[in-house]
Amino acid sequence: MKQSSEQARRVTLGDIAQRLGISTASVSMALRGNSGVSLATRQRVEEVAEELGYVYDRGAALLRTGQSNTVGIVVGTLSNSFFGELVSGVDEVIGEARKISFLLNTREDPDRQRELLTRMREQSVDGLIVCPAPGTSKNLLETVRNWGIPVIQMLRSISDTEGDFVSADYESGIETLCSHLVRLGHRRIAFLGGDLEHSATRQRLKGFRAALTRADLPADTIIKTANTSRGGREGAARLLAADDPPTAIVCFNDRVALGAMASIRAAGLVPGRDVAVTGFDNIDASSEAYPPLTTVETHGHDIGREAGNLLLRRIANPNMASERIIIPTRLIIRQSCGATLTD
Amino acid sequence: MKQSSEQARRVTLGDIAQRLGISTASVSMALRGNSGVSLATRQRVEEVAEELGYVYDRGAALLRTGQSNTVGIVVGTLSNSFFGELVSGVDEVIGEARKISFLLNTREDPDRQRELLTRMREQSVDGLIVCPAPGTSKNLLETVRNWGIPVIQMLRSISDTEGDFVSADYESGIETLCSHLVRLGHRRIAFLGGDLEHSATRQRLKGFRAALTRADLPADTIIKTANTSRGGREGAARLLAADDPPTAIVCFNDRVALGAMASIRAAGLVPGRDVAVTGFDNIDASSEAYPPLTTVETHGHDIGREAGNLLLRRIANPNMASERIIIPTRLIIRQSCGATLTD
DNA sequence: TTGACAAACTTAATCGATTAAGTTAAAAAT
DNA sequence: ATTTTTAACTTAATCGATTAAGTTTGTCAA
Repeated sequence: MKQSSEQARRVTLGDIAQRLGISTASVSMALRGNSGVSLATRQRVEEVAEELGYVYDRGAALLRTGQSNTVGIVVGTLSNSFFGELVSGVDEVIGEARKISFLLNTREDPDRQRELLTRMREQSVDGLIVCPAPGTSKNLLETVRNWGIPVIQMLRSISDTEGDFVSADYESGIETLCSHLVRLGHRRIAFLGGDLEHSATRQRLKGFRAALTRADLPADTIIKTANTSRGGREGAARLLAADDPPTAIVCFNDRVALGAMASIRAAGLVPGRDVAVTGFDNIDASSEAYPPLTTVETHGHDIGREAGNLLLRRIANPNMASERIIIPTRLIIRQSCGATLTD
Repeated sequence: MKQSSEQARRVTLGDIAQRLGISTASVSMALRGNSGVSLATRQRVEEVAEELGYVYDRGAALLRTGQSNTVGIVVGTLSNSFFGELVSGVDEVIGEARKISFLLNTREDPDRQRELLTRMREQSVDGLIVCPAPGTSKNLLETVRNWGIPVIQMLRSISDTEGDFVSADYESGIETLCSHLVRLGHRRIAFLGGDLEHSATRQRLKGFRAALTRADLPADTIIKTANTSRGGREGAARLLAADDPPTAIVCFNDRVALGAMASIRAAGLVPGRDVAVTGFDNIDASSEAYPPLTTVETHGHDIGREAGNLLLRRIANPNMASERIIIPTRLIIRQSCGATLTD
């Protein structure tokens, strides 16, 4: 483990081979644990490797084998803590497979996304997990697959039927949530957030409309704002200023909902008592909010793990049929949607 | 841009050269924009490259040049949204320099961290940004530097004096915050969180003690819990159960503070009125909390950018003197620390 | 008209690990 | 005693881009 401080040339398989008077082929096989070398030789190789401070050169191995043992994770936002959950889930299973991850931030820009995917191709990643930016062209993922790179879509899907896909069940999650609001007696229910046009938005709106239509309620109060707390704040203000404001606001996600609650308070009303608010994702902050936020749990960590596992399967077997894994959600009823509040 | 669907051999510089009847050297120079090729040749090379669907092979280039154009970002948690801020800041400047990032999660485990750093060495990254796990041995970063890999420490620092380092000014941030609490009349002030032993914890405790000592107050009520909302909840419960509970709780970060507020409410008290609570970092959720959380803004995105820029400078000039960049913080006074609350 | 010089190329070595296709020697089978 | 088989190696080609060190051609100055 001694580090020579000289800026010496890198130690290679050849150096070990020379020292032991054997061929580089034997050294390579020994270090990789391949059969074809005696135990004695293997041990001597390992000793000398340690002694000389040998470092495996993955660049060289990549050139020869074409296997980089890296994957790319392509997302649109990093600052939402939900993405942290996803990425840490992916990283867990990918790490167990001795691969490491590039993390790429599209900032929801399809042009940037295209550049980044090209870059991933140049890097010869073994596979990609992509949360496609809105406006991603229909055939982009097909193109990437033609490059020979397996792709898993996460959370958002370009086509409703094709390609590997892992997501939460947004549609039924929202539907269950809205039905709950209807049961509580709400008749004017608005949807807030979802300015980005992608499948995860469409799914939620579909669930929203389904539940309200079934209850013979109008499902046309939809305010499209950014999926941020600021978006929630501004959108809620607009809703409250209407002639006939809604009694319940279904928000795109928890961030939006927290913003909406702040806005309701600023208007002198009490969220949960005067206006019901719901979120989506169940990020940490939602249980700590006051009132605690009714929301739908989506298990970001599990989604990440599933996506990682699916990618590993797809890499191992490029020809298997495509899988679409929809992870069930769970309604979490807290006080932001109508429990009586004491203060 | 047509993709041939055959699983054809990869297109190389040699293919372009052959097609044009020139050498691979010329093609390489042409594509890299080097001098030594005529404009006419360059254009023809670009056309043919496009036509054949040439893809730059970074693995091959890496083997030859030793330049991978990648960096590693090593952190201990991904789920805290503050890390998302940091990473997105780093990614911005690293991306501008046409490099991409590996994201590595130590899970605060020094053994895992060592493995990951070895892996980074095998990948020949151009540099590393590390938020060292607690228990990182004194000489680990020195070892990495001996490998010839530039390292920037972010948020936490192994040595108080050596090595490149970018962080927020935790010490003075907490000190200013505590002085504010003293000015509001608080006399029993507790510290909550900070179970991990690293410099960012020490800095905060130092600021805490300095402010309280200056005011002739005891600075010995320190509850070490995990830096999570759960840690905050449990720690606050213990504090409130004491004979002589504190009137103000200074929390390690916003997550802890949000948990503490939930706990205070569960005890039938009102945070901000009955017990003051403060956070640190100013994550989104803290302004939306109720009552909004008094905290210290640490500009995670800027810290990330500074760290990225410092790394780029260090890579460009390995021998420059080490820099320690401490980014000022800003006290943000909201209602969780004693403004009168109406409900 | 000659030589100097630059521009536009080419040749060939190189980076370090992997692996298909041999080779050798010893053990096992007949 | 001869053949077959196996284990333990070695040889040498290969992956694809880069670049130092030439070579050729053409331009310009003296």
